[in-house]
Amino acid sequence: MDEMARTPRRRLGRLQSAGVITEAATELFLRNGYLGTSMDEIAALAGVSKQTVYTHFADKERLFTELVRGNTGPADEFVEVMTGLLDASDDVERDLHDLSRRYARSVIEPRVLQLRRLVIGEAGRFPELARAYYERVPERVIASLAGCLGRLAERGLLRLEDPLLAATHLVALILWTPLDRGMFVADGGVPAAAELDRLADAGVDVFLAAYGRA
Amino acid sequence: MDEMARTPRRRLGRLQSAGVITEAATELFLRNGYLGTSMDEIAALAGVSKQTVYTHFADKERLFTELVRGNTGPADEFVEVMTGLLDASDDVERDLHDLSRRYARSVIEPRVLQLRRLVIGEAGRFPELARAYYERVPERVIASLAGCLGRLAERGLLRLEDPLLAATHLVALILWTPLDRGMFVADGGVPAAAELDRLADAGVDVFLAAYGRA
Amino acid sequence: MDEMARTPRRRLGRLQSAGVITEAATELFLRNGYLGTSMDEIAALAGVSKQTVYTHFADKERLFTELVRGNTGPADEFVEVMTGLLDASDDVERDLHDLSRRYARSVIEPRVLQLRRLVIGEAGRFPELARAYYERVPERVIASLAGCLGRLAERGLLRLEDPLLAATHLVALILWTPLDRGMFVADGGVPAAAELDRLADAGVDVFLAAYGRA
Amino acid sequence: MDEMARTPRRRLGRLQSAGVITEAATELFLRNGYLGTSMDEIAALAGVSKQTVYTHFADKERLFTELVRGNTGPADEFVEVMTGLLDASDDVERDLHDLSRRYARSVIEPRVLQLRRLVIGEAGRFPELARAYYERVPERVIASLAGCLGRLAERGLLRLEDPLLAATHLVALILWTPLDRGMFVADGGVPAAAELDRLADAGVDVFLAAYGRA
DNA sequence: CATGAATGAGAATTCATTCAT
DNA sequence: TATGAATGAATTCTCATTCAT
Repeated sequence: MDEMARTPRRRLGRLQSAGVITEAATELFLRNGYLGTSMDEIAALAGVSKQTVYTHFADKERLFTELVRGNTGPADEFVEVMTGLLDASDDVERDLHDLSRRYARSVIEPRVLQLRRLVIGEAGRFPELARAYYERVPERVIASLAGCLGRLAERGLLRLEDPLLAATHLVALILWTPLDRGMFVADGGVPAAAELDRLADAGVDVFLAAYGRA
Repeated sequence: MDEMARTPRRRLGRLQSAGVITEAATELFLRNGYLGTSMDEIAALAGVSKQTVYTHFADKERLFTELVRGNTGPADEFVEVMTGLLDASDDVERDLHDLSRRYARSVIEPRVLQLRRLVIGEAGRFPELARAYYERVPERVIASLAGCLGRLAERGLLRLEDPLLAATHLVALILWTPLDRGMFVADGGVPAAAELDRLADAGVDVFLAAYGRA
Repeated sequence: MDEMARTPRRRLGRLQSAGVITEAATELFLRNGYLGTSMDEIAALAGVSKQTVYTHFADKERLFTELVRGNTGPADEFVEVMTGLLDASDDVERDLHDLSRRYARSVIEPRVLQLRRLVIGEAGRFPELARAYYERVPERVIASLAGCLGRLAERGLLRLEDPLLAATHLVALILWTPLDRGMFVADGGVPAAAELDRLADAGVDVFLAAYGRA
Repeated sequence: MDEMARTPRRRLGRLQSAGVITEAATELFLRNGYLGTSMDEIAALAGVSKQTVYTHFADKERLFTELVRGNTGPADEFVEVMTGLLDASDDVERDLHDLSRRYARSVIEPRVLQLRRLVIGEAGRFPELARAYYERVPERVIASLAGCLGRLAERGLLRLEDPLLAATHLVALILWTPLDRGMFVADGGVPAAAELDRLADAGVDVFLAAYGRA
């Protein structure tokens, strides 16, 4: 970081600035929040002048919201993985365990947790942004999962009436502990992978007890 | 007009000032966050001079942390209610449903959600405070619930090996939906009581499917 | 939309740019003053890049002064009209009334008033420009008028010793009210033509009472 | 000015700050205009911190308008002098000459001219302020003068039908030259007193030729 | 000639905090 | 204890101008 800030402010290729600024701003917003981050700091970390920041982003709000909106990629990826895995499944128990472990791991990524904390913390200041994030990330994953579960039920591999409710339950059972800790214990470091797996497995077991074929 | 504005709250008793300041600061911090709230605003809303605020609270950080730490009351109350109810229970199914509905309601209280958002949002700036809140509120409720569930299991009313895990699952199943929405959709208004009950009931049903006696 | 916005004025001939910029700058300077107008705004309103503005005008000061100096045309025109009318006059009373009405009308033109306000307001920052404007517009009109009045006196149609003083008096009597209002009441709209005529006539009457032949 | 600025920033008596700030702001606004004056400069010249300026004046606009509105004193004084002189007059010619000379002198005061230039220059940005100034200063003097002239006419000492028009004519005849020059030639220095008297006298002569008893 | 991206200095305003009464 | 006035540092954002293409 110091290195970047120290980079002598020489002209970058014209289109590179936007990328550098985005990176710097993302890092700082995630670490210090919206109000805790100044445009000066962003410019300094990006190694550009303040005005260059304003050339690319009309104002701080715009920079912030564009940034948050541009960071929902991981959810998209996970939805694809999930759909591919479950829709082709012929061993639900095995694949739900597999998926759950992956899901837990992807959600406790520091960046993901930081972003979640950031959006929640700024929900009062940016209500629409928070709502958009909610719809585009957690709600969307659950909706997709509900689709998968519904199709599994149609194939007789699960027993459930309300797929959305079932999906919510599965997510809740898997994520509650690491996510709740991740929200409050910022510097907690990543929980051990083994512990994470154990929690995911236990969650899936409960889910199957309620929704499994048997 | 100036006179009128000055009339109320002129020279409060020494101890009353603290209360007025606390109220004002709580409201503003909950609404606008730590950095989004200025000592000027707090003093103005409290109707005292800025220096009076500093007389009672050494600085802004201290004011903030004292305030957050002093707002964990509802959790204490709920723990008592829960223990009273479950430890004396002879109809686990009925009482878990009852308790769950109450729990869901108590957690979606606007003030509780705002405080949670606030602490999460400031977890980077006040890591110890966030950890303290986490331990004193959600973790503590789950620990107490685990105790209750363990005792019920000893009485043969539930079937479980890891009470803490079971307690976590119950809480997750009950709260996930309203809490997640409550974090992101700040101005969403309170969900309908009926919907909340339905979700709590469904959660308990899943819990019982996994941990119930039968 | 972007395309459409870009379509017009793409690559103007070299000489056309200068005109577009001049128009834009004039409008903005007149409306918002020297410091209140930014080179960005000028470029934007002209539909050219900022650098193109700098290609045509070395800097903001130069642009401003060239612009003001280029806007003294109406005075030139009026001097011609005046000379033509008075030097050929054989009915001084009639022609002075006629001339005065025209003069009043030409001076209360919004653009003329705006320019006058602009130059006066920037007289501190651009003293030479203000002095040049003064000499080239009001002083010059009065000097020309003095010449006309002097020739009328030589022909025995007026009675006066100091033509410059007399010219000043005539102008003062005609213009004082609309010009003073015009300076301060920027958005006052144009006064009714009838009222303007009445004032001009009254001024000429006083002038003739003092300087008329009889 | 340098001396003032250099004064070590030590606490002044509490109520003195406002005065110092007002003085500094007046000087700078008069010299450099509204946009040409920064709050930093004002604070520096006043020898106080920038925030102290904001403690006394909510923002730059407020500071500016309060200042302009508080500078109409000279007009008030002159109205009194005028009324006292003319209402008690039994030698109109003598007293009008006397008054006119005084009037011309009071208006060509550098501060008065600077303020007039300032208000005119900012009429676009502060239309209400300019209108207020116009009504409170030039319009008011003319209205008062009209009253005086009307009373003189009632006493048979003048011959006029429209006192407001006559007052306007008198003012125009007296002030036109010095005021017009004063508007454009900022650094022109004060015209010689003798020249000023000559102009005032000549103006009164024309006025009397039109409105005198004879 | 015209452009888009970049710059450094400086604008108004607000902040947490302290001092004298 | 409570106050009003004061502070210095920091905030977001804008300006006139220049450089590389």
